[in-house]
Amino acid sequence: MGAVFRALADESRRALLDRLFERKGQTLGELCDGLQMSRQAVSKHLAILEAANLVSTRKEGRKKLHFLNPVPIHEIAGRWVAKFERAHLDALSDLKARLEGEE
Amino acid sequence: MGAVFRALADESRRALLDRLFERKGQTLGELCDGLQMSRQAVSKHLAILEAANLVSTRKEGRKKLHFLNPVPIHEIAGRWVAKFERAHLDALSDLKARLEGEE
DNA sequence: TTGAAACGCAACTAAATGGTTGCATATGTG
DNA sequence: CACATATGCAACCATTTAGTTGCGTTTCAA
Repeated sequence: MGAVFRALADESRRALLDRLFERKGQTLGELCDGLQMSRQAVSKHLAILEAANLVSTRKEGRKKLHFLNPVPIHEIAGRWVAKFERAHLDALSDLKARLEGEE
Repeated sequence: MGAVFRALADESRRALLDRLFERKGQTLGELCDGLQMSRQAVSKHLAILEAANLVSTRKEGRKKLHFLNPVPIHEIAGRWVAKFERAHLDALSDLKARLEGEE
């Protein structure tokens, strides 16, 4: 479990998760595009995310496809947000989103 | 937002959140009890949690009371867990908890 | 089979982090 | 007031971490 939090601690890794949330099944090379870091740096970050089970992978030929796994993130909320608070906070988020014209 | 993830990255700080989740309004001294760290170390951790808005405080005389704020934690889930997945994962968590005899 | 594309492994460096010790400040209490 | 209680601030040290560079391996394609 500690690996999950450590993995989420880095901005670059959170950006990678954002990318995978938007489009699943990307390769290392695709995930590098537009980033400042070297390919090796991105590869290390993905390895950390994979070790934390936040990203799962599948090999296809010489390509390695990456997928976001939402389960560990979902479990974080369950740890410190009381069940009765959950619905309340959801309602607040929805209201906020609607006021901001999102969705 | 980065402060929240950085704050959650440390095991000691997560333990402090656990304590505050169990009993709200504890002082620095109370939060130190039973831990190996020095008081100053705990104080630093609480400052980081407070800066991340994960803990809010209130001064009462020479005492400083600490409270867990669930909002930032709740927002994390919203970032990478799609809305339609939410209900599904909640159901899985509930099932798992019931099978383990919790609650 | 030669070369390019996609990725993995290892050593190194600079910066951030967690923890300690020592001292200072404010607030109650006899 | 004198003293203990509760907390804050600052310097310092050991470890971890993010990033780089360099080289090796596997897969595909002409």
